[in-house]
Amino acid sequence: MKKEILIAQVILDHYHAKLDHLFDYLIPEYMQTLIQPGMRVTVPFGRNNRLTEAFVMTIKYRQKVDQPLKELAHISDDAYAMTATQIELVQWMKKSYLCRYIEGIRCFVPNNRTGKKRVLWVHCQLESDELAEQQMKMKRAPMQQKILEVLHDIRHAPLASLLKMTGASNGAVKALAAKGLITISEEIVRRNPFKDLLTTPYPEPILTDYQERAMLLIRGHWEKKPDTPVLLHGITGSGKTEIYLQLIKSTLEQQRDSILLVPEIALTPQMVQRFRGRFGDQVAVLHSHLSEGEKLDEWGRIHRGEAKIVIGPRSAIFAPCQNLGIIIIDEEHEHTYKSEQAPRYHATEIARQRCRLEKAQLLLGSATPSLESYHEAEHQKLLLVELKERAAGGCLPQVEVVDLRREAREGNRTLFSRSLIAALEHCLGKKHQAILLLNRRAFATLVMCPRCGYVAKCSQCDISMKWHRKEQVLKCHYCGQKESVPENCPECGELVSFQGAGTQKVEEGLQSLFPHHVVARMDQDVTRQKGSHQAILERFEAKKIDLLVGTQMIAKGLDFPNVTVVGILLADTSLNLPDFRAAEKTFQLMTQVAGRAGRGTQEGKVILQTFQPDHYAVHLSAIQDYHRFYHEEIQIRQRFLYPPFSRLIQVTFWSESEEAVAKAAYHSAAAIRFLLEKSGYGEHLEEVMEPGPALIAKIENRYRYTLLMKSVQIPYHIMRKTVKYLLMEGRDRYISPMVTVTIDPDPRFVG
DNA sequence: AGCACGCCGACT
DNA sequence: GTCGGCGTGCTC
Repeated sequence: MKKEILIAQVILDHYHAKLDHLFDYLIPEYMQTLIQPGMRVTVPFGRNNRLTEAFVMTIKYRQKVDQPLKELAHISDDAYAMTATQIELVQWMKKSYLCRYIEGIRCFVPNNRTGKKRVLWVHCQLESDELAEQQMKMKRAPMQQKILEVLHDIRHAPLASLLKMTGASNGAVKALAAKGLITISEEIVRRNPFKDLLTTPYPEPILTDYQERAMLLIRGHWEKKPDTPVLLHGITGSGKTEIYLQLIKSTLEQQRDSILLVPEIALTPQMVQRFRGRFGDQVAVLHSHLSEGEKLDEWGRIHRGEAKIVIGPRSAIFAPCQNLGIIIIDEEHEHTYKSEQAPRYHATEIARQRCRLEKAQLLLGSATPSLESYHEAEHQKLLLVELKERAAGGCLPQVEVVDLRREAREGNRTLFSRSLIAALEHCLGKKHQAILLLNRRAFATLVMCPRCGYVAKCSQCDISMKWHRKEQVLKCHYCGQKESVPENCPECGELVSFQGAGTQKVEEGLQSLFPHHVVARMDQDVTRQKGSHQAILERFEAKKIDLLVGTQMIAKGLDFPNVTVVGILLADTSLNLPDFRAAEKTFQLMTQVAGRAGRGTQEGKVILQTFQPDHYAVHLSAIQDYHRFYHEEIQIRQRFLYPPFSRLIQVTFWSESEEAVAKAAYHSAAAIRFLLEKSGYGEHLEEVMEPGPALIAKIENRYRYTLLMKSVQIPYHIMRKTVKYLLMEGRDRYISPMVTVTIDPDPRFVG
């Protein structure tokens, strides 16, 4: 019988379209018992046989090979191999997100270039007292003597601190080691991302009846249908976190791992604090703000099973748990779960795949579930569990809608309505705190001509410039370009005026209204430095701040019982964005911010200011009626065939040349239609929309065109395949090489 | 990506 | 005559 040949199919650790396929290598005899799919290897590559890192995807057997193959050079000795399910997920990601193999692999595999952190310890070798005394009396160099004396008392110390204590140099220690009087050992220490985190025990509370019932429902459901996910719809303050803690506790009891996703890094510390308070060092955290070393250490702890609970933002969905029991996604509706870079995955989708492959359970939690999820629950694809009462016993805050049109008619053109001022005065009088939301991104300080309507725009990005008062400049928030402020309108010469208000202006306005109280601001400008976000929250919690003004980032997760008033300065901003999810986003934001009020025993009040008090997203969020909102919105989605009644693919074309992008976009659209027609979908070509300039038509001097496809009758995978063909094999025929193309399957922002 | 091959201009 | 510019093409 002929001997079989073992071949490893590998993906090179290089980011290039031409290398995005499997390469075959012979597995040398001695490796055959060691090699496993998922391992990291080194292979000779190219004419020069340059050694290159690669990942083994599959191992195949052949009787003969048609072309001479090279052999694997060696197996990397790290323990960070991908598991079989991870390999399967990489393949699935490539297909679903049209990304490259290596982009998928890099989600799972840590950057190995950073070594481990080592600490040298010095140990005293003088054991018995007699010998020690004898040795001590010997004549010795003064420094070495001093080291011995110090070390004799404390027995051992880290080298660095020993040198500091004695003032000795490394040479003195080395000399003693050479004489055998001391030894030096190496300890690999874990870089601890929790060193600044104060952990206090977080005891188990008694569950409310609603929480108890929810737990029973969830457990009972998973006993019967372990592979159907659960959607936990709980109003703000209903104690969803406690449900997460309980579910993770039972997972832990079964010796299985848990992953808890939170919408953003800024929210991890407070979640981690609670979980570490309950579960201690079994909790690991994974996110991009950790240093490379910290990341690697946490990764290793999870991989080895030392940490069984992982908390983090979307990328934590790739945590190397070996025995996954549950994945929980908090605030499931948040758009931050969608990656905006390749691979453009959605964490919930990855979670579903992982749960399917690893036989784990999936729980989605939200106060305002995404339309897609709730629609699935309505069709029994998810089990809906509701928490309708606040855990602390308080009721939902009362929301007062203030009509800004009327306010203006009656002479108040500021962003502080009379109702809001009255509410704040009342609140501060009782020594309570208040939160004010202003979504600056959509409604910021801009320079405008009151006569001709001219607005200062960035010459590179087609975006209105934002006025920064402190620096006295205009800044573009997309490319960062600065310009001086014109005094007169460049179009008609009229004196310009400053329109709108940013958080900064609100902060100042508030301070002058309440000069004896402390006003603080939290937005991207203030929280850019690491840790400042946390610092502001700590000051707020310690009641050193009375009024907190901020952007969206103050809407999420904050749980301060002393906050009794929440002001939404302008609800309309997100409503007017040209995006089919604008109403949903507005509803979610309003509900969430409102939920910050009255979380303690005192009643909360919300002032919602708007120019459109009759819009359903505004008044339904004011009465906090999710179900009615869902039914209004789902009808609109159905009528216009938006998700969940369709799936979208958005292709964006970028180029310095406007002519080239436009051409590429129109040619691509035509090509896609042609290809679809050839595949027999000629009846439904209207599902490929007309391409056009993107909502932000120019960023950093690059023009953008978008092409949207709405899959209703044409199956999604056919559309995906067609787009993929266009960009791979057909690319040269339809798209100029000057144009960059990005494909976004299931985009979160359309435009 | 990285590297060799290849085909044209200015130099000891 | 050669040195070197970076356009083109290939890598199991």
